[in-house]
Amino acid sequence: MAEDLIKKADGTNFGTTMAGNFIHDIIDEDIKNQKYHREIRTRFPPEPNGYLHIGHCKSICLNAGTALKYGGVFNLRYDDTNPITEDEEFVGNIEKDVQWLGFQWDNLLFASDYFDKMYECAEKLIRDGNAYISAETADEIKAGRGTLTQPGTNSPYRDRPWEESLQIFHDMRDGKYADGEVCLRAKIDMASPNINMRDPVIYRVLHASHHNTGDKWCVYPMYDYAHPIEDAIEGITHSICTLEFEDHRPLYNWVLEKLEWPEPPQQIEFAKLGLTNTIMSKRNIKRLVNEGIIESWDDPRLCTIAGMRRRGYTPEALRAFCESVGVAKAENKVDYDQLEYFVREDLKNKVENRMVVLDPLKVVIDNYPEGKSEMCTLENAADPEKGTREVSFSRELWIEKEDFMEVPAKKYFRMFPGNEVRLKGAYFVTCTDVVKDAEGNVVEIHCTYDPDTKSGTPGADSRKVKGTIHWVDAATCVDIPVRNYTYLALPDETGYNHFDPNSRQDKAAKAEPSLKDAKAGDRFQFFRNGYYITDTVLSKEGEPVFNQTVGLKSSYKK
RNA sequence: UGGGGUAUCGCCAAGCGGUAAGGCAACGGAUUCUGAUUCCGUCAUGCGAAGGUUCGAAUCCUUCUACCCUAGCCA
Repeated sequence: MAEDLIKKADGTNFGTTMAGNFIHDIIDEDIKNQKYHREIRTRFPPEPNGYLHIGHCKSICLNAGTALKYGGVFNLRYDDTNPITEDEEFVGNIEKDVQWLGFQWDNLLFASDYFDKMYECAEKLIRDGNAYISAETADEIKAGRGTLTQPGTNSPYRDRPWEESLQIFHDMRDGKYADGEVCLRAKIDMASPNINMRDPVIYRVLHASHHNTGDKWCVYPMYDYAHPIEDAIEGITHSICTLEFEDHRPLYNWVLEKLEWPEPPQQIEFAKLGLTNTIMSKRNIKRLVNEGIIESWDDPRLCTIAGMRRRGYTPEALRAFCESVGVAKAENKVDYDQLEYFVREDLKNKVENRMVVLDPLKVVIDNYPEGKSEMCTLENAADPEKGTREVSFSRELWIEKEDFMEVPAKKYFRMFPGNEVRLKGAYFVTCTDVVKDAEGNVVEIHCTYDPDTKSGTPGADSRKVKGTIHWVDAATCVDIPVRNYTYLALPDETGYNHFDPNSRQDKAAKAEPSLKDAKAGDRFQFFRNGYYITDTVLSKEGEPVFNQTVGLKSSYKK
């Protein structure tokens, strides 16, 4: 790995120390036994048929982190053996996401660049009597495969002379057959209890143009056959994949054994990441996009890398999260809270604070002179070293609706009639009166302030007050558009997950003037009761829209 | 139903025959110009179940049970 990345790895998370990494135990053992006469090599092999998500992030951390830990090599390889599902659009975005996450590959590769080699290997298999051309239909192959409990039956083409198979294989490549007319099958064992070993199809005829090889090929290798060869060509030592490929491992090994590949790579499986309250599978994300439920793959509610980037999550936070969840073989569903914790943890001292009133309620300070205005000093972040800023204060303000209760609940210590509270960075203020509309809703609050209690002045703390609330000066504040997303995703009647249609609400919030100049990608923490992750300025059309954090909870308990 | 996996606190997850790490969540308490942050503290006589071996078992043996994957010319 690159020198600078190793330096960066010092002190930050790059997947080198994932909890309970049993894979590293295997590698340690292999190194001890000198199993490989080359350095440790891993790869991340996405199929370019969608965007990367947090689950891929775990895999990248694992693979890249492993290479980093052992001073080995990490390849980014597109597993592009199926031209009909893949698209150029995804290729560039995958690279962008991997880099954004902070990883650098040693080699950027395409499985499709190995098509010639794969074809030659198939010829060898045929010549050695380990593969044959079948002219069965897909249905016939399916029928002959047997079931979970019943063995399959041999294909009528199983014992055809290898010369004949080879000739047809060449004719396949030369376009003399239509899709599905013939295929190449590995000759293994139709009675194997492992269905993957019942003469799997390893090459198919497919007249489709490929994003990389164009129209050069009309035969394409199947995953089970192609993948071990891809790994072997690159000298991968440890081919790390997810649990559902466990049953394919015997086939993976069979291919390399029949090809007589020296020091073949080994496949190791781990459990993919499960996360609560979100849609993770490509299939379902695709469905959300196709059905117009969300606008695109970078929708901030999604756990795609692009979506989370837009949401304001940082690479550091995502890496730290992935390290924290560990690597194991048990099915898992990690609490979304755990992800948010690492985001908060990373962001809390990185971003500046701003006062924003999301749900405004007017406050008039009756004993504050009309027309007067003064400046108050506030810190920019939890860390005072980050500097201060000035905000204006005057007779009329906005506060958060939930920071006032006409009839206070037990243990409520924000504003209510007769109660004195601190306005963050400004004065002590006491509610004296409430104005209601015809329906009895509180629409305005009247207060008096104590001129001797201004923050930062002597005596400002002469008496204690239990509540401090945020506010914004009505005279100078700006309206900002806020989009409130929640990550709520519940199973619907059909068994799919979907986003709650009510989960997105736009509102005009009142903010400090400084937020008027916010740009897309800027991150802030909004002063607020309860706790928060952070709030990001989203933008697609150049017009800033503030993202109200999901998972926002009020710590106030009744 | 065959084969392959997995079962340790609400959620992740260490542990690999010597008497249950850690993180998230939760709950106490201290500090606090936001009920956040920070800081202290609590949180499995128990490791899917039942037997057995052993001075000693989450770890070894036996038998169960539950869940996941698997019958694409997808990856």
